[in-house]
Amino acid sequence: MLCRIVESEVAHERSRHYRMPRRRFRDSMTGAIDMIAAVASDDIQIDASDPHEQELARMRHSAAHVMAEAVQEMFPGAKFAIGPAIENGFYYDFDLPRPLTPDDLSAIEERMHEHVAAAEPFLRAEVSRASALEIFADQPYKLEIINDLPEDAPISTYRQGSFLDLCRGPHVEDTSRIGAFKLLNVAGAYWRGDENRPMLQRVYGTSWPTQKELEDYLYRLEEARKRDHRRIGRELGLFTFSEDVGPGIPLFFPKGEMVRHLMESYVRETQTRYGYQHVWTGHLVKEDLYRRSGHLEHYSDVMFPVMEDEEQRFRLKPMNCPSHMTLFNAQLHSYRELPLRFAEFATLYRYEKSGELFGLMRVRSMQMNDAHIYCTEEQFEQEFMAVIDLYRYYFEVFAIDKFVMRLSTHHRKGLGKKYIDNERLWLKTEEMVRRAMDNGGVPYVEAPDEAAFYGPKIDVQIWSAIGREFTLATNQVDFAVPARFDLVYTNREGKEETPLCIHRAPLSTHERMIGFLIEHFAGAFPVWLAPQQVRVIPITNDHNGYAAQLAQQLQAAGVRAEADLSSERMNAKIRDAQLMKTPYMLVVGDQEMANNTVSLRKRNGERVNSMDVGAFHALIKEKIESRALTL
RNA sequence: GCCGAUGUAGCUCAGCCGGCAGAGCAGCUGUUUCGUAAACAGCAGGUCAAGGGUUCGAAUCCCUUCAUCGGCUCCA
Repeated sequence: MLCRIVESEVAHERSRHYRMPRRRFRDSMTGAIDMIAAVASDDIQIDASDPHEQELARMRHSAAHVMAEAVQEMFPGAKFAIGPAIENGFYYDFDLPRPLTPDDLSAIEERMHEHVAAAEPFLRAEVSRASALEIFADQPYKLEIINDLPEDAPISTYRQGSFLDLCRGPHVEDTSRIGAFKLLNVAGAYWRGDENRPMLQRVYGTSWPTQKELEDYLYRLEEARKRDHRRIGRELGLFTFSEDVGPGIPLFFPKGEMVRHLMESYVRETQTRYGYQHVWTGHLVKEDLYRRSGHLEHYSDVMFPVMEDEEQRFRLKPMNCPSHMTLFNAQLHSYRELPLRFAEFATLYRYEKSGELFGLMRVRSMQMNDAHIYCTEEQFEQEFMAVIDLYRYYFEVFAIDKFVMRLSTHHRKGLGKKYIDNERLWLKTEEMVRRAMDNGGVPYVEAPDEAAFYGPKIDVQIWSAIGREFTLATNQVDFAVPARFDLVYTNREGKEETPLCIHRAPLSTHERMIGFLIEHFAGAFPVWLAPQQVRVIPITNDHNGYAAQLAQQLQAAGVRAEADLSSERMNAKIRDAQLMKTPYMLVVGDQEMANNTVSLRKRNGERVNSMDVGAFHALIKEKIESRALTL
């Protein structure tokens, strides 16, 4: 839920949630809007220009009011914050005398149904600022919103039944029009998203025009949960966590490690082709290096605490940049060598807050698909776009089509605090990135005040099965840190110049990438990535020898194959291979043995009977080499 | 980190108004030898997250800690 375009009170508020303002979509980007619409299938954003979406949002926002009405009846002292429509539903934030329980939710829902049955009309009224302040005198959050409104802004209220709310609207005509809804859960949420302000109770609900659509949505939710990488990771024996080892530190079983390894080899091969050189810079770094880079100042809250011996203070490496800068500096460089591209599958450790950990997607020990590109200003655009091209190449291989590219820029107010204090360079670099993206015809949205401390960045945002948003790829321009490290190269005139640095991680961390791929493929990896590619299934014990021989031949050809020689029945073996999402099952019995064939059963249910063994070898070899997405 | 919820066998869960720790699946053993998603039988498996408290007696009630889950905040 990146964006809440349809908001009620919050629309006045310009909250920090408002990250993807539609008006910022680059008009010059033909197709940008279409691209966004195409990816906006679920949990991405509300399209404010779509009348159907607007109608849904109006209904959902009205449902939020009805919920507030019910809550007010049950908790007379309740304080109300905001209650916007969101993707698939709505929420309302309350300040209540006690925490809500699941029982409360059903009670609230019941009352909501009563109000719906009563068909209470939504009545709008415009009020003066003075009377608004009076009406909401005992509602501190509403008062804050009113006080933050621009002087000349019209102030309106909506009333339905006994509930009166500060609200810009619009609403449906009466409460009977809010359709089918269900309250989903209650969660804590900071007032105005600020962790220094009070924590409110947020009740989430979903709402749809018809009961059928509601049920469909709940079904989709349930299906999405089945794709959750934490669940599939356990079911397929890919990875686990242990309280004994520690939170946020995933342990990979052989199968999970196989996927990691395959991905890593593929990436190493690809980026070597793209002109990267691989380096290695270890696990620990003296703290002083991070002081010099500026990371200590901007980043220390995600670093593990200091490790100290008598003389030195060390930190577990949370990022690579300073190490790569040091590596660059250890040799003299000529302009002829640039661009120089240092890549590393870096082992990093970040002390993520406990509540932020999330399966493989957010961990404390990780391996980043990292690289730093040192180049001249003239080379920048081409290098930057080469990175974007690399993203797109990877995304095609993995069939990743649901993502949004986001340009994060600085904000003036953060200069010298959140950001390096040099506005001229900020504006210049941001313009360079915009130009590169525009010239390359790459659609993107802008996110003000989301940049890295050393420069603007392009992030590729993706969504987990349960709808959480994550950054997959990142491509960051750094105009600050090279100078701090006195990085130089000798230019054509024999003078020293500071290179630009592009930080890039097109496939995130191996952990997040694997977590994402598990969900993306629902555990059914393409053949080249599948930890086990073939399961040979003998029909009876008499066929064990033939099955073992087939498996061995495949292994010799570099295929990850295994014969299931257990005493289970054939049907059980098929079921087992099927549940493990093994791409190919080779069922063999008397017929196959006699003719040196196999009966191929694909994971998707397709069957090819009496297939020549050589033909199967050719098939799987082709699928692996082409990294095919089909079976 | 914050708000709320939840921790019982490898997994999914029952038991929880205090009174002998249970089921299904998985595992092991045996029987079965079967043509495309679960053969049958037996056996084994738990300091009920950890620590403290209340009680004659605690998986069950209370407190603390840890972990996980749903959000918020933050992020690759």
